[in-house]
Amino acid sequence: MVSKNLIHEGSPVCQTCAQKNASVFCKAKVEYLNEITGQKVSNTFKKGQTIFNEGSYPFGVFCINSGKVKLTHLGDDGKEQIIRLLKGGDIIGYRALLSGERYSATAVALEDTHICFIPKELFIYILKNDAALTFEMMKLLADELHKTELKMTHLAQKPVRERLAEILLFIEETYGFEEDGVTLNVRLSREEIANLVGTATESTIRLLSEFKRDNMVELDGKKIKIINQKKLAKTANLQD
Amino acid sequence: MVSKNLIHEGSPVCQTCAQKNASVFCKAKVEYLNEITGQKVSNTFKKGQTIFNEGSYPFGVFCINSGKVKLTHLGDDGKEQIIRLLKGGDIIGYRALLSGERYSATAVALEDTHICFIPKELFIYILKNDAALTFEMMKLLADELHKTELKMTHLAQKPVRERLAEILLFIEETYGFEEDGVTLNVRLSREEIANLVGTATESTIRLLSEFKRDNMVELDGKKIKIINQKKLAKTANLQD
DNA sequence: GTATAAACATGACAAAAATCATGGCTATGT
DNA sequence: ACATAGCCATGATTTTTGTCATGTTTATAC
Repeated sequence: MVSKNLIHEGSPVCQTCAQKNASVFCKAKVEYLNEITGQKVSNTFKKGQTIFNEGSYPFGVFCINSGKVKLTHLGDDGKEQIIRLLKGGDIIGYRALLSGERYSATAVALEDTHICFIPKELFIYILKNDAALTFEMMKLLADELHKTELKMTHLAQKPVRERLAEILLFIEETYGFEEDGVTLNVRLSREEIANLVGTATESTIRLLSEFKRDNMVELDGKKIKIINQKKLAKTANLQD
Repeated sequence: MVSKNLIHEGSPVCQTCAQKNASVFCKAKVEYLNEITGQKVSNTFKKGQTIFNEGSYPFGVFCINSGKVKLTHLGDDGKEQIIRLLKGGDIIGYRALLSGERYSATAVALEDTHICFIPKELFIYILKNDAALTFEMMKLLADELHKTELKMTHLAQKPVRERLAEILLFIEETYGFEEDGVTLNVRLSREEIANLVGTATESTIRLLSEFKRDNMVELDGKKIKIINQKKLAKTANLQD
């Protein structure tokens, strides 16, 4: 017997999707949700697998059902810059689709991830007919733009130490903690953290050690525990 | 006798606006254009005047008729970061309006600038009724997001020298040249250039002197001439 | 025109961060 | 269990960049 609650068996149904309330996408009218359920393709990506590649053409939009994804740019000298971290309920690949360009970023699964693919034609069709959803998409883009502008300013003005502290808090905000309430609920390599912060891997390692020495974090391999969030926030020197 | 071609006398008419083809805004349906023409308020901002301030509430959207505007963030330590440069045909203030937040940036006129103000209610009303315009807005946001993500990556990965060269080319792309075909068509202080590049003013001054020594630019007060664009592009080390 | 402030320029120095080098640790596959 | 590669860690060093100080030039206001 196949339970419809086991979302990983077969293709999830949008109307009963666990992410329904988290996703812009699933604020579409019921009729369109049905259409999406019918046409979408569900897929599993193993940790490390690429969902789409910078430079290739978008054929649709991806809606993350469960799992974690990083969106990265390849810098001119080949260094990776992580521009977004995503989770269940988030959609990816819409930016390029809307601009009518090739992907400007690469999406890679940070852990085993279930993703639904909605074909371009359907996506555009729904947008053209569902004003409320289009409005939500616009808001999403506006929010994303705002966040990116803030990151830009911080990259330009804040020292690496502050940026690292900020990124740790950002990871917490995005993925939260494990059951223990202190361990960040994601495994990132030091290099990946560096690529979020925009610095050299060694600098990240060194600063993490300092943060540990100053009792702000605890380190256990890729596990990072936030044990003094207040101090970390102060280190980040955030005003907003 | 008042000529309707003298756009600075009274309020310009959208349908005959010189920027009609440059602006997303003016791709709206004719009926809405008429509505905008009726309800908008036209204004002149002198060089240095603030159009709106970070932290205050948006009551509408601004459409630049002529002139130049900088959009800036105030960093946590009070340093200004220029996040966008705008010109005739561009609209500003839409980001906060769509997100339903206060302005996250300050807009200041870089020279005498004519701007039309479209009230929030009208703007939203039109968006809700003109799917094509909403789609254009979405595209605009998507493009802006892309540009900002690129800037972010470059800030994170490129040395100041490359970023300055890139910014000079960006200014050229945005505002073009004067009649002589080499002088950048905008007057920016060294500090403003530094705030675009994301570096200290002194570094900008020093590097500009180097660029001059290396025959890439000529400097005459705030006038900057690009005399070797190719070399400048090479210095910028651009791949995209 | 002259005073005054602002912007520009440059040198000296300090701080921050990247790079290079080396060694140990830890996963992964056989 | 063991080899191997990749990741983590740390020290030494260099490079880059920012800061401070000081003088000059250029606008701006009276």
